[in-house]
Amino acid sequence: MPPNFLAGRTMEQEIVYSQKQIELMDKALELFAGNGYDNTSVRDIAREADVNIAMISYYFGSKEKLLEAIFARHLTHVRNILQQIVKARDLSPVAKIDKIIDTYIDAITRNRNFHVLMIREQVALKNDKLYEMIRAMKTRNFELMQNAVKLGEKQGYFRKGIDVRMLALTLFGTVNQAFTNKKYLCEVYKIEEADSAAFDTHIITKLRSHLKLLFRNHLSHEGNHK
Amino acid sequence: MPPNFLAGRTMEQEIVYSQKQIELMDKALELFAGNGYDNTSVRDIAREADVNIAMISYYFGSKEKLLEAIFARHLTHVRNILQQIVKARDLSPVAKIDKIIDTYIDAITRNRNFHVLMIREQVALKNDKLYEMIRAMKTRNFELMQNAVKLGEKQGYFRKGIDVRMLALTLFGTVNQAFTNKKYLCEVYKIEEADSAAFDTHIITKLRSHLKLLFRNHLSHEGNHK
DNA sequence: AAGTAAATTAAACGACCGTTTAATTTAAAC
DNA sequence: GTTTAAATTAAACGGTCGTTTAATTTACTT
Repeated sequence: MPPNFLAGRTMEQEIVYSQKQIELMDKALELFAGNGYDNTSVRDIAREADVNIAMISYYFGSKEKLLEAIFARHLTHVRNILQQIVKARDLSPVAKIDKIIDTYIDAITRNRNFHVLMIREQVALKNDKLYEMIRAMKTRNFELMQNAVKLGEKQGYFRKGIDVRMLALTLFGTVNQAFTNKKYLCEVYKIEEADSAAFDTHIITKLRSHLKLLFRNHLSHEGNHK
Repeated sequence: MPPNFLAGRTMEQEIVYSQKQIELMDKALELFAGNGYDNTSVRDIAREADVNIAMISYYFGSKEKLLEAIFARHLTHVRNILQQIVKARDLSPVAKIDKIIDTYIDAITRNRNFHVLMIREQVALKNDKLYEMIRAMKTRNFELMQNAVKLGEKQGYFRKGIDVRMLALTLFGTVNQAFTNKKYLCEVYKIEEADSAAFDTHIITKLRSHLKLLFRNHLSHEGNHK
């Protein structure tokens, strides 16, 4: 008989997982991110996490619900990280934009596997529950950026008429592109692909300053010619 | 016995496909783009293209080689489209950047399915042949942009010290993000997702002008403060 | 019209998939 | 120490996968 907490639960409830379950989720995430959800079998996961195949259904109900559990778990983390930005009320608009850029990159860097999985699976998404989770996160991300830009406009730091929606597309698109093209970028910059620390210090550092300068130029008055 | 042209061939040779084969590739591409490569079975393809399952192996050797054939076919198209940029020698650096942006967006718009497939599968890529094809394309794309930027720098239109590698990441990342988030964007802009024409006129038009302004601000002298 | 190679078919192949079963072991409560 | 529920297991389930076979039809050459 399965453990009781899997029976019926609402969205809001935080689920407490056992050590074994967390280990299972972590191994599964690693495999999902590396090989894709479809290309990872429950047998792969079970082998890697050193549990019986049946435990996946026993713990999570199904392979798909395991994926949902992983998403719910990590999106909670992401939400917590984003709170940093909301708290930073006393920053100037320019500094706030910088912080948004840094925070987003930090969130991915800290949890690379999950973000790679999310970027990869969001294209293929048939699962309504996952789509809803990602949609909520995108909306929150956009609103954070919009608040910062609108404030900057009102206070006269930024020019008027900025298309925040498109600007958000640029931020998330550029960062995602960097992480999904890791292999290619490592080749170009002559970095060992497995060396994530080198990737972060050499390439992601470039990415940070590029985005900050790009946004500053675009948002500032001087940048607004024509 | 299979048709002779599948026996042994070099990279360079252009392959001539029969009408039936092209139809098969087109239907397969449609399904791959819609549901992902792994989620599309050869039975799905055969049913949609109205051929026997065995014809896929008979024509292309395997499902994977069918994917390779689709990539080779469409990447040839992309290469031809990019030639437009090389030919446009008499344009000013600013106009040339605009043309690169437009051409890249045109290439995707004209062949949406293939690009969605490519963006989706490049994350998961195990296949060396496909990776090589995509790598070559990325390098060509980068070089086009680098040539335009370097010329603009030399002629004094652009500021010095522009990180072209990161700028390319921004262009391709932003555009890819727009196309992979079509569903979400259509919700936000209240457009029917199936209405691709509306997506192009309302959202992609915004994307074009956003990117052009963004790049202009970033590349120009005035934009270079700090 | 006969001969021949290409095209097409239905059926079967073995492999792997996610899930479930039923039996057994483990652990905690009394 | 017995009872009881949770945890774990090996095995089997039905289904789908990509590919191959062997037989048949089609189309073209002589």
